[in-house]
Amino acid sequence: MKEIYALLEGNRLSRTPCRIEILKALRQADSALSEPEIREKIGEHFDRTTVYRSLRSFLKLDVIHSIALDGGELRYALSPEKELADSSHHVHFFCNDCSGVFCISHQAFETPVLPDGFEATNFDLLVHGRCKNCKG
Amino acid sequence: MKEIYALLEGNRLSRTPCRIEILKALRQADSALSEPEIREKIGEHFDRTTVYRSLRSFLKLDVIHSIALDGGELRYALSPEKELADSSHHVHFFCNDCSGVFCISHQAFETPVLPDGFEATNFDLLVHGRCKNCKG
DNA sequence: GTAAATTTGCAACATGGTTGCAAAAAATCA
DNA sequence: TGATTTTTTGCAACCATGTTGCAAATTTAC
Repeated sequence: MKEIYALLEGNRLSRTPCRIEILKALRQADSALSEPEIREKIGEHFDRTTVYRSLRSFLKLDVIHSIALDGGELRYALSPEKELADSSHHVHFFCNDCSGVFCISHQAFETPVLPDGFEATNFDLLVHGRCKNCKG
Repeated sequence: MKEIYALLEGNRLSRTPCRIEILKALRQADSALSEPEIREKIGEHFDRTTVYRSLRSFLKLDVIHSIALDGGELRYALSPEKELADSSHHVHFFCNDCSGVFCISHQAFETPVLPDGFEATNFDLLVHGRCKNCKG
């Protein structure tokens, strides 16, 4: 609870029930959540609009980040602590069995060679496969 | 034109005006197109629904592929010829200036090491930066 | 050229996300 | 603490992308 207040305070966001609940939900989840999943977890008594607005604020301040899946579906997850991760290389894992999305932010990878003239700033890698839980 | 007929025939898809126009549009484009962009290029006289259904058929048969951008927006592009590309490693480039999306399918890259228990099947890399045309 | 199979257009719907605005709740400050 | 300012909320309405059901039109196969 303390950490969540700190997150909000550190980003100069007022401490509202909806925001607190969203951050709690994302922290408890072991995988990235869609907006409907978030709303389900925090109870239905918050308006869709409010949730989206909260997410947008979080995204802008990089408190959370979103992952776009193949069909365009978005999942949201807490951003890794700024010091721990390389901000230009993001790795996410999508499990074909359970559809879970896991952040593998601490894993660097070799950057590919690009054709002449292309200038890269950052790299988002989405790995598909089977996760720990589903492999059996 | 011959190639487009061959593409359709090779995938046992009937030769309809809408499908032909979509494939022509995608072949002419130097970057991946959104559905609205496609519809704009092929003229407005095709129904939205029809375009989406054509795209779905193409996707299922891997005639085209889609790329999900950060916000969840989808772009569509012709798939590289099956022989030329490594089907488990896809690289796309998103230009922060012009918002163009370019397929860099021929560029392999080092696959990252994953945490214990994760089993990868394929890798989709989205590189952000500035493209050839926008770099000045 | 005709019959069967496929595709089209339309209308209606679903989902994810945004906007405007008045009411409510936080933060600020005395 | 209470009054004031600022921010956030809920609601209704809206937008965009994509899908479904069904009858009419087009392709294909014979």
